[in-house]
Amino acid sequence: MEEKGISRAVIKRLPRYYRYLGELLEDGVERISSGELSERMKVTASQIRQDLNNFGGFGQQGYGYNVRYLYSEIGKILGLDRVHNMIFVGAGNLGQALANYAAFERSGFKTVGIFDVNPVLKGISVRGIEIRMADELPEFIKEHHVEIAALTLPKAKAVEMAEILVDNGVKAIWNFAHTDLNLKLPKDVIVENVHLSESLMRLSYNLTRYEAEHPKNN
Amino acid sequence: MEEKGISRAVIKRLPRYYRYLGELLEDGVERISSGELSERMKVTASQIRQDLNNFGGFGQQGYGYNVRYLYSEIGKILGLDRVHNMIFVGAGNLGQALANYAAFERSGFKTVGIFDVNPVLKGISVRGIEIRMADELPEFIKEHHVEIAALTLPKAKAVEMAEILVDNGVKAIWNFAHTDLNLKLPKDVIVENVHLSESLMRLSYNLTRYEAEHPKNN
DNA sequence: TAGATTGTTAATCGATTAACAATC
DNA sequence: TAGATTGTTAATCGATTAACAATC
Repeated sequence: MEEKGISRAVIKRLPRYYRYLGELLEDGVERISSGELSERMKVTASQIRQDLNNFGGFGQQGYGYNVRYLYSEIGKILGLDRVHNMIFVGAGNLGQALANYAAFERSGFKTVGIFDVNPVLKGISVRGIEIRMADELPEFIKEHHVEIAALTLPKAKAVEMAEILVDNGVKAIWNFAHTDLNLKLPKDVIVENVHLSESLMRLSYNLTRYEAEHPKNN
Repeated sequence: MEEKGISRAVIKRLPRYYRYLGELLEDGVERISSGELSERMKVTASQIRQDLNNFGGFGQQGYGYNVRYLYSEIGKILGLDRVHNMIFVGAGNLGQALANYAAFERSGFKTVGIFDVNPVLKGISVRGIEIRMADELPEFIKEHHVEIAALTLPKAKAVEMAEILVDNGVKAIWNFAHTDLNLKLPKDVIVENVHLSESLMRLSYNLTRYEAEHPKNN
């Protein structure tokens, strides 16, 4: 288990490396040094080398990093080299919008189902996938080997739903509800919280500071 | 300028304090000590006291913190004590979904307009706000004192649009496009990146590590 | 007053950056 | 080989935690 105890800070940066490497690949760039990459990404070259060396030596002295190889290796580390079956639980605006967003599919996150409790939504088709009722979840999860559930529903229902999902075999929850699900589920359930409203509040904080420092005349 | 140089780590935690205090308020809790709050939030009491003291002494020795007062003070720090006019640029699935999501409104983020470049969408109404064409942006921003623009469009158009927005007076961008807008705009433009696909990749990383450590027989 | 709990200083821990020997 | 750039160790910086005097 070489990849043991990688710090959260490093993991948070990995997808960003992956994105930049993907763009370089598209641009036909074959190799890149930590120095060049550091300039593009506005991080230190030292940090890039430290981060990558948590997972092994992907570079070559005097040469740098092969873009295609590094991209592929980081993809493997992130688990993007295989397909993950995903469902959306909560087919309101956000759930439908995300289910409609085909780009996740390209990274291997395959939407196999969409669920809600509201009978009005039953049968409505989102990107060819019809909305099912929540009582079908237990059977569906097992049958379709669902690993990931995106929770796009109000917080009042979130914990209850999450427990059903986990009990039936879902391993990871992508949580959009305004609650810290990780504190309310068994520790071995993987929870990634999104919390859009908190993101908007941080923006608001910075905006408020900025306006305090740059007072307007009108 | 007492609130100078607060660390990013502290600012990131503020909205979470705000959320927990809001829940306590709903539950009718009048006062809370850093110790009790630390237990609920699973952070150290020391961190709570350190964080809050960046902004001033909100507590009282021997008593703790008054929930209503602290909630209100953190709200002010986050700039939630006034209304921010916001527009959505990009009226695809995500843009429409977020514009439809009324909860931001309650925190003072008022959606005053929705824009797109696709004429097919023109005039479609989202929560009573009709979608306008992007060429109306300059006039609209000035007329409606738009402070915040949510960018919910493909990255190919993001920088170009962002520049138009900023040139016409938008102060902050809530960026959902897969690009680091902060690196491509003047430094004084406030950019909050969301990057949902990176969030999903972090989930995938943790899922992959978990499965490597818990091999299945089937 | 005595007990509780803050505000704040000091100690520890972890993450970032710098430096450089190893090596392609 | 000489030059370039990594991998990695050591130094620095910042953030978190512990401790406790101040005070309600």
